[in-house]
Amino acid sequence: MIDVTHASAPPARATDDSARPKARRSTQSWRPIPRSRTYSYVIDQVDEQIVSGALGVGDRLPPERDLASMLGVGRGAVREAMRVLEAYGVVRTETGTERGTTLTAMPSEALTQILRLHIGLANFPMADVIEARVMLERWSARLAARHGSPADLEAIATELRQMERLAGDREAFNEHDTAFHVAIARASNNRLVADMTTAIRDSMRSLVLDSFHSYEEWGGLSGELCAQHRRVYDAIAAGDADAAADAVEHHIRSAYQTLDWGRV
Amino acid sequence: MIDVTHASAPPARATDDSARPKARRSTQSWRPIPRSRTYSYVIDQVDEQIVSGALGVGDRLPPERDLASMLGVGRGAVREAMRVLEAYGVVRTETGTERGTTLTAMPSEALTQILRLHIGLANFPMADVIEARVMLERWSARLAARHGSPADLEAIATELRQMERLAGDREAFNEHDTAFHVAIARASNNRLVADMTTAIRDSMRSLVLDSFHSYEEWGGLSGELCAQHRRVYDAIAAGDADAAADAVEHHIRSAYQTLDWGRV
DNA sequence: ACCTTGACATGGTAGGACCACCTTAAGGAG
DNA sequence: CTCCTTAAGGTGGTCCTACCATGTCAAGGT
Repeated sequence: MIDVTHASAPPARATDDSARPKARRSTQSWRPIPRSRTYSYVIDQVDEQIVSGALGVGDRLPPERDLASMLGVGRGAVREAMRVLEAYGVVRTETGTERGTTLTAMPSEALTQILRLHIGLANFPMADVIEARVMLERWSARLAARHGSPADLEAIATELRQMERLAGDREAFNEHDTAFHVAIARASNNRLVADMTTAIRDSMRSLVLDSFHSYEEWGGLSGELCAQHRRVYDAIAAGDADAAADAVEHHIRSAYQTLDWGRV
Repeated sequence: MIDVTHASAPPARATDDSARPKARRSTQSWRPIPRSRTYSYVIDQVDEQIVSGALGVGDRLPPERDLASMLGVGRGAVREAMRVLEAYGVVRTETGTERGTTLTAMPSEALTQILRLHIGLANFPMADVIEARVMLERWSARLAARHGSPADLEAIATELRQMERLAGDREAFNEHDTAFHVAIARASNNRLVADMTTAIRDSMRSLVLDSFHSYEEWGGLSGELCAQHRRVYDAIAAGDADAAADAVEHHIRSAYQTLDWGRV
């Protein structure tokens, strides 16, 4: 009765023990059923290899077929695991040159995707997103003003200059606008905050661009935005954390009102 | 030469146009290869159905086989898309009762998973995580003090009482500790901030529990933690936003130092 | 009216068979 | 000997078929 068809002994699923990392069977209400599926078993194995140090960023995972036979699972399970790990920004799988699945560490891409999806699906009210952005960028600007290295400042300044130079091209402007905020986030010297900041700004990229395109008086808007950005940069360069935080908050809220995102 | 074997006209991949939502071929460095894979085509289709309003939270997607034949792709592609959407917290697929894949909106679960994975993989320095937590929870506490409804306050108070009552059980204590912070986040009335707060606190759950277990003088620690939590609650209940923010920051930093997470 | 039971639906999994693309090495042309 | 051409192999991408496990639901008997 117990799976006689397979002589090759499938993973056996560890008898439901240690299968799921989060047991949590305490006072909380019952978890539905954490029935491990095979692909999560594969994920756990890969995870273990990484945590144990056997695999590091940049290393290549074994080919899907090998991994499947090594773990005693089907290739489909391995592929599903790869898709999930890819969605989480843990691996990147490429075909063609440098083919194979390589370990990466790109949490910001994954965060961006999640936020973009859920914002698009209207699972987050836009007002909440704006508020979160204010929080994150205030913090980023504050840290950047305090800990930003000269190289960080230069990166921010470069984006600012590009923005001013390409003010005519809405799309290019938007790119450098995004890059400007991302540069500030990077200057904060806190990768998690930077990644979250990047994710939120990045997930609104297309929304911002749409607003840019549907805005009549582009010349005035872009000039005003440049001025606001410059005020932010000046405060950061001067090391004035409070002024930087206030300037960036004013910039975000002002843009929010001007572009009329209440309806989105 | 062009896929003669399939008379049934595979998705045709939209000639690489509009396949990927993020074109971004401006001044940024070249994207490696945005080669759409079939599963992302499936994701786009589902996404479109949701955005257009044809599908809403709680609805069931067609069975995998039907979806595959409707889209003219293989079942494997559909399954990979489902795994990714599941990883993003957009759908949940269950076997057994109420079987099928249903639309959900659980961004916080997805965020938690991502953060947990990348923290476990040491892609984020613990100091950065702590700093981000301080930022988020200061904000949450501030908003909770200002906008928290009586029901929100009661939820926070309940967790506080449970924590004090079950102080002997490290695991139960940790559960209610987590729930306490989550309740504050929910009281902030900002879903995105709440979800990020929840994700970070939740992703550290097992780390916190380990620290609890390896800490010798549990009695003193739990008492101190309860006192700190109570100060946070009192400030929120009193509507004193600044005091609440300071209290929660002091609590987090103090716990961080006491449990010696510098090494993690 | 109440079980029993079997058909059906649906996700989970394995395995096989291709394809497209790239790398590599073998082998012939100069 | 060098260089180009070409064949073989590796690897992910995709589809298909078959089967299993588990649940629903209706037909039928008790």
